Amino acid sequence: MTIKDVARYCGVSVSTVSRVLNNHPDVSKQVRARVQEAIATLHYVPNKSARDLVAAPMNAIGVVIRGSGNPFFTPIINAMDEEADKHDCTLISELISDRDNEISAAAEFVRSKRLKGIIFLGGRFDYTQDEIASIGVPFVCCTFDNQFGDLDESSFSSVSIDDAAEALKATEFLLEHGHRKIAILLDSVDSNSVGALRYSGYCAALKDAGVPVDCDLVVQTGGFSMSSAYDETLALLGRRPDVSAIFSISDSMAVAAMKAISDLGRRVPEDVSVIAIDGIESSLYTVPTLTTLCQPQQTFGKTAVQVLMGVLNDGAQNEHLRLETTLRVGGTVGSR
Amino acid sequence: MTIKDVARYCGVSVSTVSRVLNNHPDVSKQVRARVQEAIATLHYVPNKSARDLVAAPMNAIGVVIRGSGNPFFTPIINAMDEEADKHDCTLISELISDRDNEISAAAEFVRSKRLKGIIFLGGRFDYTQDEIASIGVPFVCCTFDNQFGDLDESSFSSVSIDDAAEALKATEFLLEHGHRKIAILLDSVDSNSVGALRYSGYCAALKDAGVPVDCDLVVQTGGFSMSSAYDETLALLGRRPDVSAIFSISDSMAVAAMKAISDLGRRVPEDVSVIAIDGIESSLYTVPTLTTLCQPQQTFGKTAVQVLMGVLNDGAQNEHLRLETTLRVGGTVGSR
DNA sequence: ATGAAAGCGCTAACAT
DNA sequence: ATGTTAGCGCTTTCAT
Repeated sequence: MTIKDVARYCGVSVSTVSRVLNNHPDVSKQVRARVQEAIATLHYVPNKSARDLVAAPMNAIGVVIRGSGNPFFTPIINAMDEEADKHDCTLISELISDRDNEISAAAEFVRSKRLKGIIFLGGRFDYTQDEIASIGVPFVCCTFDNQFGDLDESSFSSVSIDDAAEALKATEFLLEHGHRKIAILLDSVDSNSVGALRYSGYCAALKDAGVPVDCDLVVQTGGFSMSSAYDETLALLGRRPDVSAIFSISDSMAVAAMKAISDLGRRVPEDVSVIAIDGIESSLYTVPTLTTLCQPQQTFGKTAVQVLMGVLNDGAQNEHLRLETTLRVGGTVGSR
Repeated sequence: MTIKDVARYCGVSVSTVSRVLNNHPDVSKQVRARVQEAIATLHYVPNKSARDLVAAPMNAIGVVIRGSGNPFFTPIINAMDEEADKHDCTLISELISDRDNEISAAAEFVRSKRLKGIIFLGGRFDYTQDEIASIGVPFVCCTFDNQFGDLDESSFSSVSIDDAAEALKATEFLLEHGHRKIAILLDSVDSNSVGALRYSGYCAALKDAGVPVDCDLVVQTGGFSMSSAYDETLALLGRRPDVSAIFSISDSMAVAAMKAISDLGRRVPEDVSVIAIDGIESSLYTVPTLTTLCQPQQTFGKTAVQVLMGVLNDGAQNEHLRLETTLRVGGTVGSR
């Protein structure tokens, strides 16, 4: 069932069918009606790939998302959608799995949809100048930057927080509340990723306070799953009952940690305090409410699009924006 | 930058380039190397739309997902991926937004990717025979069925739970624990959707127990958001302090309800009991653990693919499978 | 207002 | 082993 079949069916040319398909004006009322009826009865649906190939050079940008289920991304994506609309621009999203390479995914995406630009949501921090060359359009890293790669600053944009500085803030908050035995819950200290950055902030805060880093309190879960965060917190509290506070690099891991603390018969924050970074929706509903440094999720989405549109339409330079978090004081940090 | 450019660049024909692109054997070592080098230096990336158009008639099925951020879907999608692999079949996923029509999205999707079949994850319960005609390939509704539409049973498959029966079970569980003032937290009673189905099970259970349905205890939030569930629970407990238990039609709404209960200075389960249906990961980490009827998420994904493959490859009939939930006894239901 | 024809980028016969 | 050619389904000049 192609456009040809429809054309043949009602005895017109394919161009006529194409015209009614695309709402072009110069088609007689009768013919238009006839074609539309044919389309309906034949259940004809145009082939998007064929359309994309010919490509009305639309105004479209894409977002490549790694980790569909990540609740942290949801508000960001919504904000992107909204902002793209304001710029009369279509935002097309492409989901990739953990094993996919976001660079090649983006390159393919750009070609097949003729995208003007790309936003990455959840990507590596260590791209090389060589590998990004395949992308071919301006791009912006959203919620991360290229701290471990060799990318030229002027060759791309980013919108993110200063992970080390924010982790330092979080740790300082605990220190200010009198905590000294502060554990950190993270994926890995040498992941070339957010874990490493936030770990450095944690270390810096301790150092500033004259507290030595205790390896035993550095809990590496090997990922961001709640189950491993739970297990590792259980283990931590087992071997080190003296821990008085935990800094988790993500909200969801903090939620799992809180459960582990509770399951051991300890209380948050009376026995163990918890602080994190993220500000995902569900961390509002823990009891007590999670104290966390909220990342500006909507602003991330909005700004990422704005920066991209600036480069695309106004010939602006690439830029690297660092947004700040907002401390949300919940009830998970107590004083010592 | 197209395949032609690459061909011209290294003085070969496009077919030769195409051959190395697709790893065809009959290309000399030297030429292959030369082409690969050209591809690398030119940063050439094939156009997926063009490829899809010519279509190696691959073995691919698609899943149309409404609600990217839905944590309930994550394990289901992973299971689908795995199962598709086992059948030497590629699963391609397509995200759609709330305002999109999943039927037309699927129809387009099928055409452009030449899909053999489709799975719907999160769709309407009231399709008409006419509108599904455009899909053109076998499809299966995953986690829902067509209870409010007029679809012929033999024209599609479904894998779901019996929503009314499960809601009845949940409500009965509360009744068995001595509760009589049982509120229900749902999106809407007449949504032509899961809310309506589970509401009917709730009513049936009350009726069986001789407990009249109290309209005041039917809390309609107009959606599935945590924030409205929180607000409405606050309102409920304000106007009806005698409520002793809440049946929430989803885990995430239950989590929000628990927070509302706690914020009012009441305790779960001593003052108010909570039960739900879903079994999402995060409901394992509430304190106390949410008591809920866990839907068989992995089995949903796996079975949906199996059913589709059966229809596709083995000429099996369409079927409508009803899976059962598993009661997970957490700590949110107490006795009266 | 309508049709004919070229071509988007690619793959796959079919030559050679 | 490599090149030539005919489409895939569609949009879009350019005629008429």
